Amino acid sequence: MKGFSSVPASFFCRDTAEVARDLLGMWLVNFSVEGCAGGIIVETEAYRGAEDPASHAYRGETRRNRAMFGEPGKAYVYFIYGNHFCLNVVAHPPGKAGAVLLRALEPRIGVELMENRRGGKSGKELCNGPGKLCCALGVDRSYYGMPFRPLCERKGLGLGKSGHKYEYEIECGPRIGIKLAREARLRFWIKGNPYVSKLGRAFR
DNA sequence: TGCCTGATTGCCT
DNA sequence: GGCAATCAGGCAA
Repeated sequence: MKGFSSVPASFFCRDTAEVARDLLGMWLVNFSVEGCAGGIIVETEAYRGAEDPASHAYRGETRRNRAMFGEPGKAYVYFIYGNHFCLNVVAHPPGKAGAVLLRALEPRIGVELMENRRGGKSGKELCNGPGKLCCALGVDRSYYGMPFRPLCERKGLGLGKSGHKYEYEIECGPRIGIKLAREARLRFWIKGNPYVSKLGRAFR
């Protein structure tokens, strides 16, 4: 992929909230055997470790959340509500734990493939929610621990910045569905972007 | 071992 | 706006 710059490993070795904010506007593409599908990240949430009671990592390391304690820049995928997967990017300073939940994407590549995976849904309904995003991209448990690679490798999960100028404003607010630590404004989204999840826009 | 809850979605009214 | 689907993790017994 021309015109895209890769992300250095150090990008993910910072405070989780900073990474969550900086991931907005970046491209996420899944290069699978079915084809490539992806778009621009428009909504994220940050989850820290021992200091964040809303985080999976709060109670210490388990088999499920092991990735959150591991090497930054890899995928943390979990299954929830019996039907859905959520895709996270592991990101935290050295010696800590944390991950950024990818909540919504503006579809740009492989739209037809994503529509098929989403059972005929299209447009905003494709990726405006963490479960929908995983479904559209074809991400499941087998992606657990997979590294995010430069887009130019065209393999697995690709992440990078577009050289194309993309103007946007960032807004933040409390995380969705979280009762604990609501005062922490750890959800970030691109202001006015129609692909942000509905719940996302409801709060301010 | 069993019960309860949840970082969700989609269908039904 | 309400609620069922459906299962892994956490916690009590």
